[in-house]
Amino acid sequence: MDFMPQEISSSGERLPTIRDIAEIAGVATSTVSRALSNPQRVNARTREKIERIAAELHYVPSTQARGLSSGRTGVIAVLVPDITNPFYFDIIRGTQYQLKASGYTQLLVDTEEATDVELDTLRKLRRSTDGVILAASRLTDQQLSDAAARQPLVTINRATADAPTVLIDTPGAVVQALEHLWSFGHRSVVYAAGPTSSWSNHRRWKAIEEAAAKRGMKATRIGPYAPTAFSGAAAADGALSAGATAVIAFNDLLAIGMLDRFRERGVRVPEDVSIVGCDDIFGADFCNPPLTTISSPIEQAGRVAVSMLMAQLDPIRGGTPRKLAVMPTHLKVRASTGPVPH
Amino acid sequence: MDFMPQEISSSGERLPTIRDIAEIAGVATSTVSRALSNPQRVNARTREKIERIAAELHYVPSTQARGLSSGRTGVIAVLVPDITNPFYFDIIRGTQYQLKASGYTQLLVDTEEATDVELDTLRKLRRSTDGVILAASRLTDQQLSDAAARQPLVTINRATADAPTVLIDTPGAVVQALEHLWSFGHRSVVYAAGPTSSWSNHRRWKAIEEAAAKRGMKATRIGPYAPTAFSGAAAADGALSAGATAVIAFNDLLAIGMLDRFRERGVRVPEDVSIVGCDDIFGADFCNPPLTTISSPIEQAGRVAVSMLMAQLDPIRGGTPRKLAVMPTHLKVRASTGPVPH
DNA sequence: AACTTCATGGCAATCGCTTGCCGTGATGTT
DNA sequence: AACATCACGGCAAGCGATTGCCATGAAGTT
Repeated sequence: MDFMPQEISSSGERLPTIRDIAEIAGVATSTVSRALSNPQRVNARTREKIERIAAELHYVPSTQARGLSSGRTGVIAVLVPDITNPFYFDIIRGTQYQLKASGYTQLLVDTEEATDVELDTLRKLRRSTDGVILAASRLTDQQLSDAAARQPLVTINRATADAPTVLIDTPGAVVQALEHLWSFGHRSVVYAAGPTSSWSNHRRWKAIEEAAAKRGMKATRIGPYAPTAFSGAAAADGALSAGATAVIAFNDLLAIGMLDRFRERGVRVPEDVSIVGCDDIFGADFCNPPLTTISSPIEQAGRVAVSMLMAQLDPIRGGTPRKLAVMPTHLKVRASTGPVPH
Repeated sequence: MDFMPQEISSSGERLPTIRDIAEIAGVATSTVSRALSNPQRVNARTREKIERIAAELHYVPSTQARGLSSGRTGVIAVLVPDITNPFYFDIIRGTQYQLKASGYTQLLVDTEEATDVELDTLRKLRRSTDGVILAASRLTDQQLSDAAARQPLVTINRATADAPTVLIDTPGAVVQALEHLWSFGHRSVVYAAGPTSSWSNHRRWKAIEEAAAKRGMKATRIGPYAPTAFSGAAAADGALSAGATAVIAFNDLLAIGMLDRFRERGVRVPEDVSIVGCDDIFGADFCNPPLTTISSPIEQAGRVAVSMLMAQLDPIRGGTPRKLAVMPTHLKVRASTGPVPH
């Protein structure tokens, strides 16, 4: 950033500091500091006096100065691959909520689905944040464990040995999805895959493959597709040319895009083809037809991630930090799945 | 926040400072500081040397220290009434994008549709941010102008004399919406109102009232309703008991909720009743039926707000700050509107 | 040749707060 | 009555940068 004049436009008079308070109260700044951030350390009468003066002056501590001297910043960064994706909105909502409750501030960063942006961001944030929540990280195991060694970290949907993780057990509900499809007479299923670098994508496919094998169903994979509604068109066409009767999509966004494309091509859902999504994002309930999907407590995952991070930051109050939290999922049956054709 | 040990869990060795760089380079810290943040101020050779060392050390400047001494923080706060609402997601996306491009960091805050939270946040952020973007503020004119006097501020969808504003011209497209309905034979329209404290809500209703009067249509208002899909049920029932043939909803969220309720009650859209939404949020295109709505360049509004704030922060580079930007809107006709019944 | 100008880099104060260390007087213990 | 303990506050040294001011020597001017 370039040079800017010190006094920027509108700022009025100088903001009060602990020094102003100290002067008025006739005490040292250290006493003010303690009264405000370590109350039991000073006499009740003194403290009350200081608090009163602080309130009168509308004193607000400088997070910068506080951070500089204490080493803590009160800021937690939340890194998501794509702020555009409603799935992450729910994560963000959860973290925002819980961070606020814990007295922290949320710094939101979009890593653009790019490993290097993620790495770079992580490095830059080392100084200015107390910890990081990494949703659907695209890092390798090695990069991830390096990062975890350097700063308090919690991952979401990306297991690793070196950092606490919140996992949304979408694979766990895959069995339900296959049973659901089986009961409708489907004997084969096509998986419309997400990004190759996505850990969740691999997990979901493996779960489908495995569960299908057990059930004696045939599982095919098509893709990869970008996890966007826009890519749904390609996925729908791919499913069609694969002769699919039932499709499980990497996520709801993709599934919703497929719905659109199928309608465009005159393919009826669920009469001609059944679709199952993943995540149960905003919109999955009111699209047309409403999407059968693997419902995840996304927002809760965000909240849990924060509490795990808090435990890591303050082991005394937080208790023994958990290394892993698994969020249960279940199949939410709506109208995009039905009997196999014929 | 309570006491925490200085060395928090994982942090490894001490991070390098300009002092480390200065020592290695054999120069004063001031030179390092200049080389890094005011390059033309030092000799090219010295600068290159310093830059090389900084890179080798993986030096990252402390935003805290920088902020403390320079008065700038590099942080812009974005305040939205409800992080849950997809409308604001688009705003956030726009600001995030543009802030990143300008080298700023975005601090996201949910003010919970509450005036006092908004005021309080504004006060607390005065020190720790360089400026604020206030989306759909619930403040009074007086409060707003006070705030604008104390810190650089840009509002979105909330005009005021004292701060630059980005307006989404939804009222401007109301005429189009009414003409559209008129052409379908509708002679009266019901407005399902949003929160009373919302400035946009008033604007939209006034625009409808006025345009309807000009057209010779009857306009009725019902509500207020919370701007959520959940409230759509109440709004739908309200519209029904008002005998509406055409409804304009305060926003798409409400409209989508209404769609749901109408289906539940066996009321067909658009055969029995037509619905027009506002904002064209994520989901408006794929709900059932797809929603006719007043389409707004929401994300762009976020971006423009940022650039107006940048101009305010740095009048030299930014040129004369604009006081007002109006984003054009238009009616997007989809399937939720049709001919009047009978 | 004398003088001005300018590019360059160092010195040191400062931003606002935290915290280790110490002094003082009050309270408790035996 | 002598001594250990403790609550409370002050002192002052940082935290890591930025920046006004000054010194120096080289280049340019007349």
